[in-house]
Amino acid sequence: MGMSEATEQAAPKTKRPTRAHRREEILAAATRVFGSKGYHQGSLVDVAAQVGITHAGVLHHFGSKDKLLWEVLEYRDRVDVQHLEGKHIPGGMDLFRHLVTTARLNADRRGIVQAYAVLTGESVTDGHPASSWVAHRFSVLRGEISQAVVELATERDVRLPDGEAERAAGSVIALMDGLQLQWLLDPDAVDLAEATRFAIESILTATLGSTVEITGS
Amino acid sequence: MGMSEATEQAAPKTKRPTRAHRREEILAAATRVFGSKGYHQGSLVDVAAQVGITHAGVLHHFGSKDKLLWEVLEYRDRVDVQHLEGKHIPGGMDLFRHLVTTARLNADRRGIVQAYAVLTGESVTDGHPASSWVAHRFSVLRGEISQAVVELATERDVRLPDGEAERAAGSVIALMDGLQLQWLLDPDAVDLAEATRFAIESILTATLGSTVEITGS
DNA sequence: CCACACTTACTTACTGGTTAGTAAGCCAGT
DNA sequence: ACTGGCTTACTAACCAGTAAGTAAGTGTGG
Repeated sequence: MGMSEATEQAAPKTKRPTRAHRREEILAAATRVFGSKGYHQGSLVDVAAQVGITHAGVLHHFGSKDKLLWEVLEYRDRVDVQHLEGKHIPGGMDLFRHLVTTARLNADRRGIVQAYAVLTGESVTDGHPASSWVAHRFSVLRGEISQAVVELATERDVRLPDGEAERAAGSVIALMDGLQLQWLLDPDAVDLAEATRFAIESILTATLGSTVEITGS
Repeated sequence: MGMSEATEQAAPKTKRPTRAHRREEILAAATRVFGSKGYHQGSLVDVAAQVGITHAGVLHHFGSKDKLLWEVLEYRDRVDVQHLEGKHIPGGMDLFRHLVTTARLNADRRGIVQAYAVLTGESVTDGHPASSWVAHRFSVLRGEISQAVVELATERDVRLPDGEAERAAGSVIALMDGLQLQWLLDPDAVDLAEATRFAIESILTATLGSTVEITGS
């Protein structure tokens, strides 16, 4: 086996970072900045300083602050599912296991949770550039989760009242977002993973009419 | 709201609005502005314009933008409980009835819900002036709600596992906050009152081990 | 193997805008 | 006459975005 496992351009000392690499650096920095200061309050100068360039350099790569935000949001999505081997969001009980696992991982990724919470909160302001992204994201998640609920109900021969799966899905999402908020403000008061597991189990148990347990993944 | 220049509380001789009245006007305006634009993005000029004065006039009354925010938060608390005759937060099942009632009322008070959501989200940014207020608020709410859970459990002779009441309380709060967010971004996708009732019932049912129904108030 | 053309990744400098906060003065009402 | 409520005028800071220039690469033809 060779000792060079790097897939990058090999031997020559890269004086200049590649475009792709630099963009990733900036995205990571922007995630930190928007997470810790918010979108409006976090400036391009802040972002640029973190990668050692000027704010005009950031604009060279991303065109505008709005576009940078968009890419940050997509970047978060990529990071969010990168621990899944299958790269595919699972269904049925596996989906809920995945949600709890994500919560457990998130407890060690404060920055990204904070960015998500801040941007989601900010997005309900008038004309915010992230609002449609967040709304769309909620909509997709509600669809996926409610389908998983239907799957579980079918498995257990439970007939759900009309709209019950959607209500449960919305509740699960709300739960996770709300718990993250409380955890961010007081990490000692809330055990993110445990609280998430408890709450999702509660929703599922009440919805399906029989005890549901989410076993460790 | 719209009590205009007819401000005679006892003495009808005042043409100029009283200090207290003017401050209330500004607080209401600030709630709207911070709600629709956020704290950082919402400016004193915006607030001042809504009451027909300049931003320096606002500073005359409140000293600084931070102090204005603090008073806005307290103002919200006052509005929030003003529909309670007893002015006292109830316990046991009445507490949960109150929460659902509040959700139903909130569906017609978008502005105040938005202000709360925006400020709560913003508050997790570093050094935000509202963060301690929000953290304290969460802490108080968790205490009140978990006590109500304990009361219900005692009523029904249910022995709760350690920390279960607190977990349930945190879940209920998370639920309400998260649902508000989804509702703000897409009011048609979520029925705020109905979803809140459903979700709280689910948590209580799962926690107490027997069906819980929250009847109309 | 090198020279020239071109591209990339920035920087510096600036524009036009917005911000919170301050200071001083005007004026109505008591 | 004096106080409280406000305005006008200003400051100093900060912002996103643009323009133009520069240095360091890359590709290509000879």
